[in-house]
Amino acid sequence: MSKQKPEVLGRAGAAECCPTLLTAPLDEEQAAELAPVFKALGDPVRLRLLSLIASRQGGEICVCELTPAFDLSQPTVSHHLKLLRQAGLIDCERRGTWVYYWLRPEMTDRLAAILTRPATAADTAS
Amino acid sequence: MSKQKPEVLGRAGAAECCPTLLTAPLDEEQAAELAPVFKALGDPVRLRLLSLIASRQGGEICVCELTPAFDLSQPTVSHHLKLLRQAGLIDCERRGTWVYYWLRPEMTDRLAAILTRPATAADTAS
DNA sequence: AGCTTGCATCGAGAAACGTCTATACAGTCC
DNA sequence: GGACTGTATAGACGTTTCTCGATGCAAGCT
Repeated sequence: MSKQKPEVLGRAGAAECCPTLLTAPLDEEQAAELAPVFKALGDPVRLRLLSLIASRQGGEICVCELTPAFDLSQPTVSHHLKLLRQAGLIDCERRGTWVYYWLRPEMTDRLAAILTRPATAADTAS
Repeated sequence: MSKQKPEVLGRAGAAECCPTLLTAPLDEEQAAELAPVFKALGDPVRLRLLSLIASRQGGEICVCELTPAFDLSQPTVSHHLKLLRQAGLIDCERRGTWVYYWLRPEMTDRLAAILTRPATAADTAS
């Protein structure tokens, strides 16, 4: 008799499908899907890029603002942006001469949910 | 009594000290410190390992249970465990013949906090 | 002591990654 | 149209990563 919980996916709404890394073993498929996203975050340059993009809560930031923020060549920054985009963490749009990037919060929300464990396990119990 | 105490530094509290990737630009030092942790998560094998370890809420799991769960050689699994440990995500202890690993929730909590944004951005705005 | 088992470390080879320069493409302005 | 600016792609090269087999070390057993 397993204690069924009605709808414990409280704040972890995004996690409905993927009960969090921390509570149940991840199957191979989920791991294969998730790993590239974490890998995209596994580089200091990309972390800073994402951070620069995301903290623009207004929404978007122009590449022309991002590139000079790093001691790297323009193609290198462009490459990192591409990886972040392929990971589903950001998206972009060309608008005239410039290209603007913005965060895709669905993905960061999902990661956060996956890394969040039922805070107080005692809370859901009883 | 389902009401939480105010000092629930579960996910919100932790986010206060480390302003989260998503609200303020990360400086180089923070990025350099954080990236290796995400990098450690950026591999499907390590994600599954961490998941296997973490879902043992009781606490620990023996390496002898982890190794056969993968289609990999024993040294390879050992290598991945080492990386997870170096990232601060898990810790281990030898007990007689066997070695046991367990999760370090401080680290996953920290990552979750960093990826969690102030839910309602309008809320923090005055 | 010597054997056996569980796990870590070593060294090597193939693949992936981060960075660069050179170049191509998309728009704008004259 | 032609020149110029902003961004992406291509190709190259050194470094890191993932995996393996071989080996080493620690602990228990006979």
